[in-house]
Amino acid sequence: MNASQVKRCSKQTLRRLPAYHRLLKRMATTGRENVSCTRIARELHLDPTQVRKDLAVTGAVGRPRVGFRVDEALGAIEEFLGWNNANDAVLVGAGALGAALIGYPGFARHGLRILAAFDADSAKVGKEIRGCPVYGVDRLYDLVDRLKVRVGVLTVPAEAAQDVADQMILAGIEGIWNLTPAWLDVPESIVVENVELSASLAVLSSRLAERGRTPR
Amino acid sequence: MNASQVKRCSKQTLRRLPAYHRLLKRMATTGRENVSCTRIARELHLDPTQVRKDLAVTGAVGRPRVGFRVDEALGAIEEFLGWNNANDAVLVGAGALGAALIGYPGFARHGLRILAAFDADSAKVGKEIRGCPVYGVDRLYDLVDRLKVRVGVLTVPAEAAQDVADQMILAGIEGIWNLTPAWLDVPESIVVENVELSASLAVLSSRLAERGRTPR
DNA sequence: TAGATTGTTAATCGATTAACAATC
DNA sequence: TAGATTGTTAATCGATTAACAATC
Repeated sequence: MNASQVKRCSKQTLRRLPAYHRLLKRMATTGRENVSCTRIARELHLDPTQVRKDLAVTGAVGRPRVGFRVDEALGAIEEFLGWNNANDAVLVGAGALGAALIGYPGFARHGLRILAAFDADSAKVGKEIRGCPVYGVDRLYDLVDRLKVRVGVLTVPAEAAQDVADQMILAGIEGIWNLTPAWLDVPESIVVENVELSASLAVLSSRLAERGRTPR
Repeated sequence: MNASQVKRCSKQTLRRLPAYHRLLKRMATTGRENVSCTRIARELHLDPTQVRKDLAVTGAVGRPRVGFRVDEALGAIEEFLGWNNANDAVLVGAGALGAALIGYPGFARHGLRILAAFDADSAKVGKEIRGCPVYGVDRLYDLVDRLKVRVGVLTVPAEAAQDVADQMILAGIEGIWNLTPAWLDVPESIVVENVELSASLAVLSSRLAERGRTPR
């Protein structure tokens, strides 16, 4: 299975794969060589058939009675998720959230290499955030175009989100990881993935309210 | 409609409601008084019937031919999402991501008031992050119990996540907003909402790979 | 009035779960 | 061998979308 044979798979499957990877990684460190879907499902409170189908999309194959080789499954997931050949990215909005993302080493291992940051605040321009240079937003087009960057991380204030997204697209960005609460209007060819922290928070609040005020 | 009459509704609906709110808020500032689901759907690229059903769960009622009153719909969404009576919360893990969340004023308006932060790093303890005091993790039980805090925000390194979650639950936390990549093992009565940044990133990478390397 | 829009019931679609033969 | 597990096909479930009568 190589990167050009990417199968269409559901967003839900895509969301579970990193969890399998994390679990398998932990199992690998304990020296475990094989693992069944039954076992993975039990650990993560999922349905075994679902795990089996999810792993199937990555191209991993298991053996009856034995299960999957842990290292093979890990490799298949990494390959499928593109963790072996990271996308170069730029980040616009070097505020607190942007800085936190720049500093997170996990992304480099998970398919995202942030080459440069951009900010409208001239006080930040010219500085570095953990080794990552900060440029003025006016340099965005030039750098994205020159470095052939495909991914843009959007961590600006919500009001500026659409405008910056437009500039990213103009410069040649093909995928936007949108961490602002704004819903972006983009051409169909552009891939947008919204993180929506406030939506996630809404789910938590509602589930808590539903649960009610139980005695403690 | 009051907070005790919380209808069961799908996670997907819950995730769309903040987007409606944001759009309606923008419309309200332009002086618009009424809006149809058709219009909302067009703006957000959704199905009109879906918007209608989503709004229905909040208790908002519209009028044929006219649509919904913008202010009424806004109020209904806020009430339904519990944005009018914020949950008190504590945050554990005052690193870069934790600090970014503490500093984000939007959460206070969206049902989450972070009262205190906790960190294992003694260099941070005793300081303040944008007006929010940082305590040692050993003070967690005491403060959560005394202040009757229901929500815990988890922004510690993945390795510490399960341990800190256990401590939160012991102290009386009922809902955990988990921003670590770890999957938490918690009693059934505890509500966990996972943000899963790396899963979101996986979706973006995969969609890009699928899309292929198109000429630019 | 005519027609846009609501609220609701029915049809479709896709994801999850169950069932089961093949296999090591 | 016996039986746990795979891979796959069928059934179920829930969410989305379509259809349509009611209404202002």
